Amino acid sequence: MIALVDCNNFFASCERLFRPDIKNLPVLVLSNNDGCVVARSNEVKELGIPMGVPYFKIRDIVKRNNVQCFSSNFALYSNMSQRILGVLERHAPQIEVYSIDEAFMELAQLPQQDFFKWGEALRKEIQTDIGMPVSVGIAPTKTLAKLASAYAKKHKQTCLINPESDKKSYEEILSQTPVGHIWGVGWKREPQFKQVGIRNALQLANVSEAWIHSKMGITGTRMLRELQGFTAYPFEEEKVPQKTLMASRSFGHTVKNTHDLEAAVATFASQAAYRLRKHEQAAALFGVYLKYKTKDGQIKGQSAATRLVTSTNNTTELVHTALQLMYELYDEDYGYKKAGVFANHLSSANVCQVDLFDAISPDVKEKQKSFMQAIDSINQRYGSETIHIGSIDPGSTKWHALKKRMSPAYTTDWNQLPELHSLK
DNA sequence: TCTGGGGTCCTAGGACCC
DNA sequence: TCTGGGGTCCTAGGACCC
Repeated sequence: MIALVDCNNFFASCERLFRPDIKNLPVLVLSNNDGCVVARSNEVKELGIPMGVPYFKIRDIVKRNNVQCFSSNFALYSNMSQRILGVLERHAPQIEVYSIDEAFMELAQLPQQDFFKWGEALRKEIQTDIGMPVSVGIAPTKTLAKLASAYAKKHKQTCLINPESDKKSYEEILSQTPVGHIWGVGWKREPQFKQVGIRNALQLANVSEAWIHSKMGITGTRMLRELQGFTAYPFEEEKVPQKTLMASRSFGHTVKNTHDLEAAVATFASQAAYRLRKHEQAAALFGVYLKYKTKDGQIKGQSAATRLVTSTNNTTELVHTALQLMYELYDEDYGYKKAGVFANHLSSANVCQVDLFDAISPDVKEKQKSFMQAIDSINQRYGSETIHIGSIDPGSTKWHALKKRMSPAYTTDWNQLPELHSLK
């Protein structure tokens, strides 16, 4: 059996942790640049504010209902995620982290056989220790565990699905699950299923393998088998290395000159290089993406990429490459709205293919490596921009995203620790 | 005026190999 | 006159996830 532990309204719940005064108020969290809604407390959901809606469209309803809005604060969210993971580790030895707010847990090796009791104990411990509300779903496959956790969220207690031992409740829960809520059915498939009369998960679980294959290919066959209780997506404890990486941001203001655009692109390239080093990976293909508005008002995107002679995660090399590509794309007539870099064909930094004709000798490469390590450890200790590449002018802030409603980094910055005042 | 930022997998078709 | 059968790798686009 596999458990899925899913945090309820994760970002919104994180914002509440250090703000008891907003415990009962509607809370929502906005995407980068305060653009659109990415998390909602239950009260916000009840107000009918949908996921992903642009902020300007809901400004009135926010004001009328005293909705508390926050810019996204990833320092806080990732730290809370780590803390919750710490609690999970005490309850089961094997954990697969699926996203910042969800994890699968393998229960096969657990001595405890009363899974409902186990789930309730875990849920209460996370609530007590961290203050985070979570839902626990337990089932023989990941797809069913996802379904169970959604049901658990609705009914506020751990949900167990097992088609073998309790067919009745399996059918009951699946019949109450709208087809669009199944893991793997998105905006495109949902209307297609509804058109042929499939409205809930139970109906989908009873179609033939040939039929689903004709509609969705191998992905559909897997989904069907998972719904029926047969594993198609096995539990994966070991972290598989990433295959691609991206660092991009929408700008707070339109950027026209190369100075600001350079600062932005160099920042993204540095971030990408740092993330590569952190995962001990190197990129063989590196590219730049720019989004802009033309003179006649059209929004367009352009990208350029280049194959690197030798895979690398060196900041100076990647920034240099990125700026070259940026200048290839740059047009002074455009107003730039967003930029980003991407790294593809990633491989382990330790087993990199070397190039016979590479101009940089192995001992210079070694020196560059220690140089990067030195920078990383200084930046880790004193803040991420303590040492940065020259093209990043810290005074160039025009491109910085708008974050007007950011909460403090309560748990990751000494200067932003919450203060307690005695009422004496 | 104002709409995020990451990822994964699958499929089809082209180019190429023996 | 008749023209096979088996592969790989790459890319773009679609669909999905959080």
